[in-house]
Amino acid sequence: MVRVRFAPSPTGYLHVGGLRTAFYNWLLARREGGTFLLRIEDTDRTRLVEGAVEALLEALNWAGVTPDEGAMVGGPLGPYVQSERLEIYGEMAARLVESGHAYHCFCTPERLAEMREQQMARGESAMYDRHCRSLDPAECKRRLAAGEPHVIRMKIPDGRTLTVEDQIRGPVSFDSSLVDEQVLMKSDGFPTYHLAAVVDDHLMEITHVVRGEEWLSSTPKHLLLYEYFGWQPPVFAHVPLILNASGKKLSKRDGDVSVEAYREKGYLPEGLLNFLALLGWSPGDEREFFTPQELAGVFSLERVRKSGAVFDFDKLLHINGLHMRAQSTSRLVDLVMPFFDHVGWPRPEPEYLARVIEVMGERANLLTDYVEPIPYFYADPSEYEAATVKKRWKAASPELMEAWVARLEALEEFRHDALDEALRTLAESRGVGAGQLIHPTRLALTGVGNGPGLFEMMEVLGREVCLRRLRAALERLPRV
RNA sequence: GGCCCUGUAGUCUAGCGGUGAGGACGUCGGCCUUUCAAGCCGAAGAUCGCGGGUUCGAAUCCCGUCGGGGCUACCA
Repeated sequence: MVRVRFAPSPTGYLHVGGLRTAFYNWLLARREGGTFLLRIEDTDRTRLVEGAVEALLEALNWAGVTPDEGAMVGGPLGPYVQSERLEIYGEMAARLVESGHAYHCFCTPERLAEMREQQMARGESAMYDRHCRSLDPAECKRRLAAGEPHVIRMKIPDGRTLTVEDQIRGPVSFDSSLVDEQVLMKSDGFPTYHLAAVVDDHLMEITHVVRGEEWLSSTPKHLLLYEYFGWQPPVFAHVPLILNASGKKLSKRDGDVSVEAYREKGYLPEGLLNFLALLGWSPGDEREFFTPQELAGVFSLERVRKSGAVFDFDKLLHINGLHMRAQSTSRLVDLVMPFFDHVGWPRPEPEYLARVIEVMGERANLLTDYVEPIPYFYADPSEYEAATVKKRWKAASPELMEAWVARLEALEEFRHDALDEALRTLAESRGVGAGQLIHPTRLALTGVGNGPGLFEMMEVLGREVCLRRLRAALERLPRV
């Protein structure tokens, strides 16, 4: 039984890299019929952000990467929020002290800082000097009883080689004498990541730990902790980092990194997920379009790459467009509707929006492409693009448009095929190309020079709107 | 600095001793069309980081070297 987890710290939003990690875990659970669990790692109370857990879950739900068990959804091995598990960590830490694998440390931050400074000055790497490791037990007891601030540190044996059997990278070895004697319990009674994650992964019966590469170097500590507790460690897999354009770990400063930002820009969850999955993983053949369900069938850790991948916004947009074109009109209507609220435009009737979406055809890569870029479907144009006026509104245009208006008034059926025929007939009778009518009409109706097929668009707008806009343009556009 | 990971076109990648180094995004042409997209066709773009070796033959194996990244907290 596969049990995997996503264990973010609630810093306020879900990072796209976090979503990819969560997704890889989710895919593994789906593929194996296992369980995907969400655990909140909020052991740093200096970084608490109000509402962060809700935002995290909201983003996960939007993406469809929903936990089967965990924070907010519950389950048999909770609580799943670390700040609610303090007693457990306290007991576990005490256990390690008792068994001689950890010790109390009373060193002050000042002493630690000074020690580090000296080590650096000597060109050594900064590591705890084990000062309190050999403290007299009686003295330790006395200082504890006196309520002196302290932490609990783990002991690291000398001269051992600790090897992580990473599913993606193969065996990775570390020399134990280079591993620092990490703090396990902070002086405020909260555990550090290392203790909490190991304890929880064991207690929550996690079988595979799939996390970002930034954790690879602390894995030897985790391995040691499993050993001290006498527990079986899970399988580890460290996925490569997502990089910015300059090759560094993608962060806030590089633009949009929150899942919420992509949602607001009009990306589809399956588009984002498809793109993210391909960032570091490939199926081995040349397919690139996948729904989340399809990915669950083919994803494997063995095919995850080892090196970091640069986040390519252009490719994300392209893949999202692929998914846009795979959606039904009715689903698009539901998904697009909220975006009218975002820009403060009144919502159109669902039937009308459906027709707009159909007329737009393959022209949208984002949900928002059905809103902001095509205001003319929802309101008369307030101005006319200067370059297009210059290019398409010729000296003969007003007179041609007047004839066209007259023809439209008389047209029995305001349908695209009839409109098409009427326009071409008129053009022919005037001895001009159809473009002489088409382009000025588009300009008059939309204020811009491009867009969906003119006749289909006119049918959607309807006779009344078309005539009104044509007449307005005749008044507002130049007559030479 | 130390430890660890990593290195195929601008970007994402396939490759796993014998290929014209394949695909995708982007770029540039063409077709289609009333425009813009989409689609289709085509082009440019990679001394497979570099240097040695092993081999009849190396992107693929070995050694070295350089570059990039991560970690190095009472943060995760």
